Amino acid sequence: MFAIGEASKRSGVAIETIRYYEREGIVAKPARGDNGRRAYSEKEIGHLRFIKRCRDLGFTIKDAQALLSLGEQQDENCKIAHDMSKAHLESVREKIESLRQLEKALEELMGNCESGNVQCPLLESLHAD
Amino acid sequence: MFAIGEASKRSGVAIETIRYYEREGIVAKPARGDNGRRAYSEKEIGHLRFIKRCRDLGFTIKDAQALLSLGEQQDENCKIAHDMSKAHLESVREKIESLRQLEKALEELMGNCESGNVQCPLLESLHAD
DNA sequence: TATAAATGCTGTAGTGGCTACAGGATCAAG
DNA sequence: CTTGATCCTGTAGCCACTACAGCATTTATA
Repeated sequence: MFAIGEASKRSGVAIETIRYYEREGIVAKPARGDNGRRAYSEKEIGHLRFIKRCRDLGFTIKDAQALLSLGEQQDENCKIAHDMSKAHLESVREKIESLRQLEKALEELMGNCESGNVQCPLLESLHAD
Repeated sequence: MFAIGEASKRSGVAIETIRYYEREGIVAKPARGDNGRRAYSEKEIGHLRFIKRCRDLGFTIKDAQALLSLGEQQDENCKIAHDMSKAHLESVREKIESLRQLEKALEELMGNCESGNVQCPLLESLHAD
């Protein structure tokens, strides 16, 4: 069994975040030692790591929980996980696309902006009717 | 002068958001009619629209306020606005890049996942040590 | 003119996913 | 035996809204 600091190191999840996950019921409450301190099993640390990976991939906490609850086995669950990932991938692609448009808009805004102008075309166009 | 609903329509900022901006001191308090209702001038609506545009471009509220306070004139301010936009553009590009990596990681995760497996490789790799 | 629907008001709480304390208790190392 | 590291609970803050509740007033329709 491991103290919360060790669990944090091994899972990559910050200590405060681990306690937050517990408070919110995102992970199960760990056992407590005689001193009242949290004691984590390998398995529980594995769950934290799992959540961390999902979060790093941009899944919501809710999705991460759902994926975790699918366990590691079974065809059916594999399909569900695949579908969730696919949906998520699509939303990632949408985000990329909208950021690309943002990039383009910013580039255009800045392109007009040559020093030596009395009026700033960038600010002007933000102000336009 | 325009009621808040009209100001919302003309600026594109939701009514609740306009009141929120006022509460937070992001925009100045508008005049009030005899009935106690907010009354917006064209100029105030212009400010709301300005903030809206900045937000749509992904600037923070803080940045939007800074840009707004630069006014429309002067070389120096143009340079400041340009620099802020440049910094913001860089952060947009960073976001795009990290989403691209995410996309790639998700694609790889899903690529391994062929139906017919007893174990789901997607879930398995999320669970891996 | 009576009524119904729209619009406005204030105030408060919730969202997601943390992060950052304060103020204390306990533990491990030298 | 002291120092510093780690742990505990509880609460508040972050960002930028969004969503009510519960009421007052205004505008449109019958």
